[in-house]
Amino acid sequence: MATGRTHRPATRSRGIPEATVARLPLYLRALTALSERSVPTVSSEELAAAAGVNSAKLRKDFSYLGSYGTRGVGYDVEYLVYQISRELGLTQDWPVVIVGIGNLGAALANYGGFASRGFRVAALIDADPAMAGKPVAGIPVQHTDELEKIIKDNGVSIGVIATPAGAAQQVCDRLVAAGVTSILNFAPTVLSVPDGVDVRKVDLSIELQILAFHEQRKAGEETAAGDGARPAATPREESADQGPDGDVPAVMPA
Amino acid sequence: MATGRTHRPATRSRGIPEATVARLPLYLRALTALSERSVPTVSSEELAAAAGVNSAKLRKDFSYLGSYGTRGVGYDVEYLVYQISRELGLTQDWPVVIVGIGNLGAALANYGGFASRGFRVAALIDADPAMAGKPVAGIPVQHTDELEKIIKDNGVSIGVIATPAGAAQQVCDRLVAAGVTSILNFAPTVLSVPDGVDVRKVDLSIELQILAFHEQRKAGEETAAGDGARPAATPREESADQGPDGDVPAVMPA
DNA sequence: CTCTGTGAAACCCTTCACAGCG
DNA sequence: CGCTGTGAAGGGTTTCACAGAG
Repeated sequence: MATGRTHRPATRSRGIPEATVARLPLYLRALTALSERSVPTVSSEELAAAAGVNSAKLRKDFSYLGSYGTRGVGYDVEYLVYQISRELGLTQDWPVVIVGIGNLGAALANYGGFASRGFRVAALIDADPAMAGKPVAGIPVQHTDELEKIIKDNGVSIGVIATPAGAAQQVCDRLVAAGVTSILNFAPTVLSVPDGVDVRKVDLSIELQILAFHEQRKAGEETAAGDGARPAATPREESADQGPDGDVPAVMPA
Repeated sequence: MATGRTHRPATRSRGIPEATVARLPLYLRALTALSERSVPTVSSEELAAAAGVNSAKLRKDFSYLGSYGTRGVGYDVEYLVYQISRELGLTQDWPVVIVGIGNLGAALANYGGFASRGFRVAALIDADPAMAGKPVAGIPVQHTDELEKIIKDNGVSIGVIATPAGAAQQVCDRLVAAGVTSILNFAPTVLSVPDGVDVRKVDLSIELQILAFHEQRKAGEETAAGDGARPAATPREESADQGPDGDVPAVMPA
């Protein structure tokens, strides 16, 4: 499903749009911050600003989850945190393995936001025998030979690939064969996976290239249009809507 | 879109859709691989498969760039590599600074794909005085105090933020004030920036949460529907199209 | 006859604007 | 009266399907 689609009414009656799913983590983060400051309720306007989207979008998104707000008041922070967590499946624990413990893999292993909120690094795996046994972020690295056993013993369904591009597809195949059905790929390659397996990719150089495209445009415009002072004298910034958000889903049905 | 918008016809007459821009780097990577294997031409079908999209989409994307193919034959690999590079602004060199040299920042500094293809790490910046002078990936780390000077001396317009969440907005403000107009944000926060500044974010925990959402669905469906064989009896799934692609742009105009 | 380039249809997502609950 | 929830309108993106260049 990834895409779900109109096939059968998909799971139950709620077909949450992918674009909405991609924003739920953003709302959750903003709500968690409010929760920590003991703020009891928020309006769609305030929460939207904190999450970097506009309020209409936020209300529409929440409408897919149900009617969790109170008209004239706003949303109960704690209640929403719970509802969104549940919707995202974060009320359960997801064991994750990271394959490829180079610079990036190690950084990921050390990343705090990882462990928090539902995810637990079950194992670190690397092909280099010299790495075996060495602890990274307090977890001993295991050799690739153990991959299948680790996946099965820990019931891992989510794998993170941080290997060089050349090894990614092979690692991916082994992960999938061992039972992993969701993969977060940091290697700069297109992975092919069977139906039913979701892949999301994070690609640094692609992001930079997209920025370069826009940067180039700006440079071109300067010459063409105005100029003079700073291009952007503007700062108005309406604040709100912004954010990098943008990502539309990407999980593909494979 | 993000940028541009209908304001003025935007730059020139070609308004390349954001979704297309986001895929150009993918095509470029696939083409580069073909180029290295000295493949002279490719059909839309082959190239699409290599990039993980479907051929109709690829042809439509290329149609925004112009008519670079030959009917009955396909596309000339070298020529396309050049055209896409130019369109993305990769024929020029983009100096980039990375701020926050922790685990992640160091991993980014060491990332090869970074240096290649148009980007050059002009400086590494960190707030920790103890880091100053220490070389990371062969580049000595400089203290945050130097930030403005570094940006100006090197003509940097693209900045990468890899600091803890708490420091990100402040670093962002300084980068922007110093002249940076494109930011790639790895810190888990929503940044606010003035008009004219593009921000893209890469957020690990968000990606994982999206995967968890789908993972949860799969688990639920198993119980509910069919079972037996493969859960997905469904999908039309035509194979091809795949890939993580998905990303819709995200650069917002601030 | 093959494979590109592209109108047109179909979809999905966002934005608008307001009915109506509290 | 404020703020949510939501039909309806408006864009943008993807897919279809085919005209037509080579």
